[in-house]
Amino acid sequence: MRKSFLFLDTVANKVDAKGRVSLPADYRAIVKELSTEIVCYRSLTAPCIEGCTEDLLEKLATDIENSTDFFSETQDDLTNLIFGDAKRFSFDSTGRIMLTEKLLKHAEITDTAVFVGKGRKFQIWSEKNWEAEEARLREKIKLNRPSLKEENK
Amino acid sequence: MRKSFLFLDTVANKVDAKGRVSLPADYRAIVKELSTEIVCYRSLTAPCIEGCTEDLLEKLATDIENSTDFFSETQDDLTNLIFGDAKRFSFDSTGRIMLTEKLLKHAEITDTAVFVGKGRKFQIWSEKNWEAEEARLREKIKLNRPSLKEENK
DNA sequence: TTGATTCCCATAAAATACCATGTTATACCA
DNA sequence: TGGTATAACATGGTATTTTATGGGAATCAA
Repeated sequence: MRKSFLFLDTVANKVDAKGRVSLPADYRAIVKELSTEIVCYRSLTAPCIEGCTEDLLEKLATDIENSTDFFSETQDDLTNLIFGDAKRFSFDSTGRIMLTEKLLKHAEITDTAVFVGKGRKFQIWSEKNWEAEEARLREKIKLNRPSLKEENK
Repeated sequence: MRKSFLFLDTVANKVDAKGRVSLPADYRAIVKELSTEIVCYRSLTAPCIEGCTEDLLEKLATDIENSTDFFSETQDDLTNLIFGDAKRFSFDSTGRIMLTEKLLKHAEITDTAVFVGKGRKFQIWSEKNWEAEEARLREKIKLNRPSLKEENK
């Protein structure tokens, strides 16, 4: 019986005054299986937080090490942006993590965090921004796949 | 379950009157795991200090030894510069190191040291210089997004 | 001595672990 | 199938630990 390690589904949880949020139970199960912590960083392309398990970053570090030489300028710039921004988060016995001001601000999250599964990674959005993003994505699909048009209003 | 040894996140700590700085707790945990000391040297390309564990320099030395690369002579020179400049730093029971005048001056650090994770290495910047560097990097990414696609998968 | 470096202690603030409760979802049984 | 008991979960509050950082005493070198 093979277990799956994909982050799925969309879940909205409350952020309390201290910045604590419950990681969805499904996500916790995956993280516990692969590691003990998650890593979060500001998305480079959208107003949201991205999260993954640490071994994904490990892999990235190894790839970068092997693909360019020690003195490469590109390697330097990339590693600064990615590893400089990423931070480990461990969850307590009730499954909560404490997001930082920097991350919350980038995602414009105040009182509710929306977790969106993306397979190996997941994203955390504000309710408002996720609503807009989902609409945008569905609109984009409609344009690319005319055959679906009739089904959607 | 294997622990990860990546330097992550960006942390600003104070440099006190005696020149002491706390190494971020996360970094300390990694260093303790791999060794007891860190190694610091002046960056060859930026006004900042670079730091890593000694085994990374070991790896660098080995890579140069085995290199048949056309540019290995240049790399050899660069390596000499690093090894000539590098110095070991151990931290006290409260986790502080004492950086040298030479390093602080090169990085233009006076009262605050900003630690920036780079995966296997980390950097130490002045607040002012890091602010400018981060802005430069994010601007560069905006203009040159394609090269990031692989990292973002 | 003086000046600098290391070690140790003190403290405030921040991060983390733990406990309690209401609610929702799940399992179980008639 | 419907209803109830049970377990899992999100969430609020509190206690404990960790961490950064300041200051002082001890050690050492010039």
